[in-house]
Amino acid sequence: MRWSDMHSSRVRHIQSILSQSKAFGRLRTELLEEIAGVCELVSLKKGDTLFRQGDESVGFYLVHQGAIRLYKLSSGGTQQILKIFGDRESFGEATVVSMDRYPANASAECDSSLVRVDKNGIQDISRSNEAVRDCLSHAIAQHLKHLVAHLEGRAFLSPESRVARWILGEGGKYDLAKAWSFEVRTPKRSIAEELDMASETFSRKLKSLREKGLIAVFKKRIDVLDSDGLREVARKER
Amino acid sequence: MRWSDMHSSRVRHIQSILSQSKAFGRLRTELLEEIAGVCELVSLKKGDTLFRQGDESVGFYLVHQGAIRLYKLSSGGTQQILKIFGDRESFGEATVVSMDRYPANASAECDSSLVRVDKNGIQDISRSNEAVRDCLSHAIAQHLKHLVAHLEGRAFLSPESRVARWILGEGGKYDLAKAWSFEVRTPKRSIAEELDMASETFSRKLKSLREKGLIAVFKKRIDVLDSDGLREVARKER
DNA sequence: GAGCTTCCTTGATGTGGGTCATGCCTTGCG
DNA sequence: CGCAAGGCATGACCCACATCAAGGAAGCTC
Repeated sequence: MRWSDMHSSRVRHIQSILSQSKAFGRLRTELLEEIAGVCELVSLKKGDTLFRQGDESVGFYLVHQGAIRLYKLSSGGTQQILKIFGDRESFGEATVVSMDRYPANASAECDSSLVRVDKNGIQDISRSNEAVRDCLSHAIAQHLKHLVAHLEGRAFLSPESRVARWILGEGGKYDLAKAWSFEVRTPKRSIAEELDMASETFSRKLKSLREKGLIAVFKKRIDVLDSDGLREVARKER
Repeated sequence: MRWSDMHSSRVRHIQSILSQSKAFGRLRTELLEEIAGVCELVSLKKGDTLFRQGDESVGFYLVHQGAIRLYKLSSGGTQQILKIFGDRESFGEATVVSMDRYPANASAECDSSLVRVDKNGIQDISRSNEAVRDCLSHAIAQHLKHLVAHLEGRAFLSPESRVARWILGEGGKYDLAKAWSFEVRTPKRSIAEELDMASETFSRKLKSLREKGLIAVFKKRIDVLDSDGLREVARKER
């Protein structure tokens, strides 16, 4: 296989990933191809660090498959999760548009494959192309909105509501049904972390939901018995 | 006085306000004049609402004099302050660049005068001018950073550290000196809210800093006596 | 200047959830 | 099979902060 073939197949592959992206999927094919030209594929093993807060930006990232945890670390070592990005989501756009350093840490929750969009490359493209700029701006605005919502959740909702919300979100796909069940794949302690409470508290809140007859828990399986009641709890403020 | 005179004096006035802005002050004079052409002056009495979450965006705002509270309201009525913007700061840029609705409420902490930069007007200007776009992007990125820092502060720092940080930030301009003083213009209760604690707690933390000899408080004036000691406290985690 | 209102401070009290400690159950390994 | 290690649940405790309540200082109006 000649180099140009390899090259073009690589570009085509990246282009197809880009085309599925939530933020950039709607761009014209030629544009996607142009962007694909300034991209690289990145593979991470579970636990690998993609970048650290303070690192100089080399571009932004698009999750192809996997999950990336974006989080801040205090000097004492405690971490605060900003968001876990899943398939087709992108992050770090703000660093190509105005910051020069990543403001948080990013690491892989599980084996993941990403596309890195080169900072200088995308800057050049966006300079001359309004549609690309709009996509970047829109993505950044989404991140702003998410952060506000995150803050809101912490401020307004009790731990129990947050747990209820998490359960509802976890089965969002089946939300037609009044009852369903699912299994958690990660250690419960990391779910607790994500919900910003001690793992003991998470345990106790599950218990209290159990005692209210809203859910049943058996090991890693959670059965939702009364999704309406759960929604009720999820609404409750602090 | 002819209309054109009035007009040009108004534009000159707005232009001079723009030129003092943190985000846009560095733009070339001709650009500022062009932007001033799509601006309006807005005066608010203390407590007046500028916009509500969900309102359609008519542009972004620059604080000339005063203070504007940006906050979310829960269905139960409790509010979560995102930030209080003071002189020379601007907010709402994201709504001209990508959102169409304001994501939060804004109201005046005290009598305030603002400049409204018209949404369509600035969009037209920014489309053809990269420097303006850069300013907008930079401003939005600043807001992102602020939100992350806000979240971080809540997660990592004790109330006392947050107060110490606030004091240090409030006098950031004089940070060469070991000691300085400043006056708070807004009610202390709203500062407490911004720092995400009850106003009583804010009082008590000021007291404890006073008792440590780090600051002195007289009415609305706060004297910083030992900025290094204050920095020490600001570092302390939960 | 009397009488409001608003803001701040300080004290008293209560409680949610963090922390520590224990023990069970599972899993893995020799 | 037995032992060690880790994840999870539950109990006991405690403390920082919110909440409630009261008083004082300053500013406003009439």
